[in-house]
Parts: sequence; structure tokens; C-alpha cells
Amino acid sequence: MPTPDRTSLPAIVEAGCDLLELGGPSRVTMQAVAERVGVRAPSLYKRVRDRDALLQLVADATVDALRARVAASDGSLPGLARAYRAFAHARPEGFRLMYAIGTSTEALERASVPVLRAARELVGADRALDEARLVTAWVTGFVSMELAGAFRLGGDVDAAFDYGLARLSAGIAPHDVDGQPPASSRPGHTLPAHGS
Amino acid sequence: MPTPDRTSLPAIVEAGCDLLELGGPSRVTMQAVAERVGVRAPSLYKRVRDRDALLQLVADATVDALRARVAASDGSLPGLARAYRAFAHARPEGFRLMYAIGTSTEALERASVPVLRAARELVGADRALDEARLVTAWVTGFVSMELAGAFRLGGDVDAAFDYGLARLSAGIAPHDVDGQPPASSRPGHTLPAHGS
DNA sequence: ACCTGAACACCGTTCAAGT
DNA sequence: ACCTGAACACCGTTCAAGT
Repeated sequence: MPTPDRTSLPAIVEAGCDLLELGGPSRVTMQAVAERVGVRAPSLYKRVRDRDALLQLVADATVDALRARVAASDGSLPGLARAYRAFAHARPEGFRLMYAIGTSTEALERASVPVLRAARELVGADRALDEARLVTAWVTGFVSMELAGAFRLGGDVDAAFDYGLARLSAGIAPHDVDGQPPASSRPGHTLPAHGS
Repeated sequence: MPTPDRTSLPAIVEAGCDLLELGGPSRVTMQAVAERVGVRAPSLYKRVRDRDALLQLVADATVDALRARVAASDGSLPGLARAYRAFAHARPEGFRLMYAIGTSTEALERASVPVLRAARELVGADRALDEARLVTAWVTGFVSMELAGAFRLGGDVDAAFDYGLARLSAGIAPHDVDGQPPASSRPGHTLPAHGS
């Protein structure tokens, strides 16, 4: 005889996200998550394979929240980059987790669409993928280092961010980079409809 | 009556590094480390406060190994960046750990000296710090994304790396970036002898 | 002074028994 | 069908007792 469910997968993932920001990965224990959703630890295994799978779901949910935040920006390169950085500041543990364990392909694809569009605007379709990777790599590294405390001594970190943004926002026409054609315009290469 | 030591702190840290690369942080347990250096787990607490402190030492040792590898490059910006990336490929778990838990200030300072020098060469002393941060952020983010599997679909990742390198190697003269003076040349700011 | 076995608390996970 | 207490294996950490 079925009894009404006392919890749900979304509730479990949300509890995982909350605990993660509260005290890092070590705080998201099966027991703590279970208590937060009003159930005992063994019950979680009805909805989630194990703790690693739960962390994976938390990482995927974080990527999707990042996608939503970035998509809500004005779509310009500085707007995208600032939204990305603001998200990382708001949810540092989630951000770290994304790159600590990776995320699903689909989530990443969707998240990088706006960056690809901005990159195409800036340098053209041929170089859009390479350019998108340049920009996302820079923002990712910048906030990773920020969060890790790698910008500890001196200098104005916000100003350093603006500097990088200005450097990368300066678009380039073909063969401004060097004597060779850009990677993405090599024979046989077309821009796939996917992520950075 | 003192008895000869059966292990040492360096041996413990090395065992931690080895186990880390072998199976990620979850594999560096006190028991596994102890077994590797030939003692029982409780003995480790004579040299290390707890497991977190051990992981911190492993992270610091990794930064120093990175510093040595980068310092052995030709000192050019592409040479530095390629050495950095090669290190991350060789010791992915150690690289991840560096940014997962941060590292000591001194280790970071020493590691970033060559990058600062190359940056000064490229854009001048005023902008050296900002430029060094731009470059290190980019490489860091690039390999982080690589290791996290964020470059999953299509495109040539090596070519994307060369593209970013070419973009960033193109130095800029003053006021090429935008209408404002660079962040590092604002009043009261001088280039500190420290890290990126 | 360093090392160890024994012990304790805590966590992930399984499973038979409940409803 | 979902939930639970009990149980097991494993890990971090402490400590009294050895040498």
C-alpha cells in the first residue's frame, strides 16, 4: 500500500546546495541532507545512488543556476563576465565544486550559448569558439584564483578584472593575431552548436 | 630513551602527493599514508596536526613543484604558459587541490616571479601586475576547464590554447586598452615584489 | 621521544522488517 | 512503494602503555 512521499529529488538537491555553501563539501553528509529534508539517511538511497551521485547533481544544478544568471545579463562581453563573477562570489562553494568534479555535457552546452554569441559578435563566426574559450577560461581562472586567495598581496583586484576585460574586449580582425589562420577556420572545421 | 625515527615529514608529504595522483583526495587517508611510510596511522600525528594540515602541505609542495617547472622554461610567455599547462597535465590532482584549498602566500609569491618578469617585458612595469594576472588567470582557467572536461565537444583544444596564447602575447602600448590609465598606474600604486 | 593497539565518534551503505 | 532501526565497514583522532 503506497504511502505519500515524504521528500523529493529536487528537495534533496536543494538541501545539498544549501549545506555546500554553509560549510563546503565535508558538510554535505547523507545524514545532514536527510535531516534537512525530514527523513532518515537510508531513505535518500531511494532517489540517489550514493553520495558522489548527489554531489554530481548539486554540481549540475549549480551550472544551471549559473546559466540562468548569465543569460539574464545584457549579453555584452563585460556584462557576461561580471554576471559570471558575481555568481561565483555569491556561491563560491558551488562554483568550486563545478570545476572540482566536472558537470554534465548538456548543462555546459546550454550555459555557454550566450558567450558564444558575444564572441561571434566580437571576432566573427570563424573564431567564435576559440574566442569564447579564451574569455571563459580567463573569467574562470580569475575567480578561481580570487576564491583560492591567490590575489593576496597588493594591487586592486577589481581593477585587474577590468583590465583583463578591456584587453579581451578589444576585438581583432582576421590575421591580427599572428600570421596563421585561426584554429577554427582550418579545413574541415565548422562551428559546432555547443559549448565553450 | 630516544629511538631512531622511522619516518619524516617530507616522506609523509611525498606519500600524500603520490596517493593524491593515484586516486584523488579521497585516497589520501591517514591509514594509506601511514602504510606507505611504514608506520601506523596514529604516529602521523607526531608530525602533522590533522588530515587537513597534511592536505595543505601537499598543496604547498605542489605549488613549489609547479614553480620549479615554470622556472625551468625559457621565460617567454608562451614558454611559461606551456610549462604551466604541462605540469597540470602531469599532476592533475595536485593542480586541482591547489585551487580547491588555496596555498601559502610565500609559495605563491615565488611561483609568480617569472610571470611578472615576462609581463613587464611585454607591457611595461606599470601594467605588469595586471597583465600577469590576466595571463595566469587565463592559463589557470584553461587547464581547469580542460581537467573538468568542459571542452568536451568539437574544436581542437590545443589550437584553442595557441589561439589564446597568440591573443595574449600581442602586447599593447599605453592607451591601447581603453581611454583610462591602467589600474596599476593609478596614484599610490607601485608594483609590489610579489605574486600574481 | 617516538611508536603502537585499543577505543570512540562519525559517516556511507545495506538490508530485513515495518507501514 | 517508501520508510526505518540495526548493523557493518571504514576513517579520523585520542590516549595510555610500551620501547
